[in-house]
Amino acid sequence: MTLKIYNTLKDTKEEFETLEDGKVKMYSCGPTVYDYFHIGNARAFIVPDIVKRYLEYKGYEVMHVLNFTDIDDKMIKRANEEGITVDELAEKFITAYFEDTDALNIKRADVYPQATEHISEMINLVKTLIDKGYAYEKNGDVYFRVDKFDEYGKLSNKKIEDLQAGSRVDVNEEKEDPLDFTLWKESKAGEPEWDSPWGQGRPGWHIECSVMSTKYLGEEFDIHTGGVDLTFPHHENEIAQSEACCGHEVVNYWLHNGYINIEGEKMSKSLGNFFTTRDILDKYPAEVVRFFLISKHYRSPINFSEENMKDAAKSLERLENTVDRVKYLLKQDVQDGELKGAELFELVAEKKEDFIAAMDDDFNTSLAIASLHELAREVNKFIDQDDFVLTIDVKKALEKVKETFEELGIEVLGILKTTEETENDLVPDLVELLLETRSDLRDQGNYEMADQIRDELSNLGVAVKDTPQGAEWKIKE
RNA sequence: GGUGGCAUAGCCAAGUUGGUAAGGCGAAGGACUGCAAAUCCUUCAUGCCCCGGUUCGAGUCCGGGUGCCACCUCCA
Repeated sequence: MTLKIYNTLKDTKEEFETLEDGKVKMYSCGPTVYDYFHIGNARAFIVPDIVKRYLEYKGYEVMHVLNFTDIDDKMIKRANEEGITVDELAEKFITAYFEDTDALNIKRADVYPQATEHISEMINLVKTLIDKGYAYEKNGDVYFRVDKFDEYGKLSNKKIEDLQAGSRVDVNEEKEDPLDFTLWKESKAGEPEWDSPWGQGRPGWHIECSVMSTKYLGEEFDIHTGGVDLTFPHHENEIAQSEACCGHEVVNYWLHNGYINIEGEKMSKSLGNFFTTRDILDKYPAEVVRFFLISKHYRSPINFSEENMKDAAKSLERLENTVDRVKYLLKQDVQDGELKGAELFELVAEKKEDFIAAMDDDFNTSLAIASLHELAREVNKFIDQDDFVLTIDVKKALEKVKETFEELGIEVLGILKTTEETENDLVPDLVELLLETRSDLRDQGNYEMADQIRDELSNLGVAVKDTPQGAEWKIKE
């Protein structure tokens, strides 16, 4: 089984090969920490999370770097509005970033570099670019000479002539060419600023990623992720800077995730359909949000809507119900009988293979989830068969089912809840006691009382359902 | 104008090197149940935007249309 990844640079799916055996180096464009991140950002953070989890599942050791942009126009503007420093603003929203990504069960990266901590390296890179003739200084600003970099446009398939023809780029008298982009920007009064050979100023946006990616991952690394909209100009410029400096390609695989629309429309503040991830987590359980975000292939646009969230919740619930049934059975005593679990073992192996094949095909989470649904249905069917008996052999097979759901659903996709075994046995014991009483009441035909117990338990957060083997219960969300 | 992408059942959505349409939601009927919940069974695309072409065979390739979206400007 080989993993294939769609590489924006080549516009095709390629077999994934790492630079170093068994190790993957990955860089993700992180947030500008001037506000709570929005639901679209959430996808850009979940996509690399899925990539990382799956690579780790396949046995790779993954080194993941995700940056925080903590200095730019938006940062300065917002800090001024709130009457705090840019540093304070950054700190506040970095904390918020971790709260929200933790809620979404996104694994932490290995390094979270911040732009302002790498100013001297950025200055050095700019100097090198000037020395090599790829950049020039003009009145305290430094620009990248796009024309000088022959391969400019190779990531986004743009031709320099086309860009110039349809140019909507700001006219800037200082630039030799309107396409040239800023590497270093002279500061205005009151703005955060750093010393540089070109006077007081601050870095341009693109330069930080060139510096921080190569600093932590080396001059060549495996994967770079980001949203589609970053393809141009951000990543195109990053390539120009890094390659002009190094003289060779830096990134092997460029991954770009698709956009999120809201009720079919582009999310924007002017349309009033702008949602932070925080807003959404207030409204929906985090697992559902995560499930929704990975229920469609990462490169396709995805539409956020009430109805789609409702569907996602139901779809996820179906998987969880099955896992709960299995867990419940695993707690029961084995019974004598002839029923074998071979069929289940076979089933698990088959669906797991499907799952892996799906993920190997450019992280097709949509298909992968479908294989879990198929597994769930077949397992339910097995449990529901007329002559079902929980023999020791069946129990072993169910144990395997549970392990597989945990391996694929929790470890790889991060959508199912982990089994937090109740440390204290008192609650289960009390519930069992009540259910025994209720069972007696039912035998006596006293359904009124029996239903009352069920209702009261439901109010307390305990869902009860009756099965031929007796009443089952679980703690509700 | 340039570049890239998308168009599959009521809705969401997958479709590997072309081989005879996954999965989810929803709906209907049935089974089970005192009721409920969950679950199981059956049904819901002779067809994948339209028109041509290649092929024994195309959702899948080629050509031409139509519609939608994104990017080209800060943006995940």
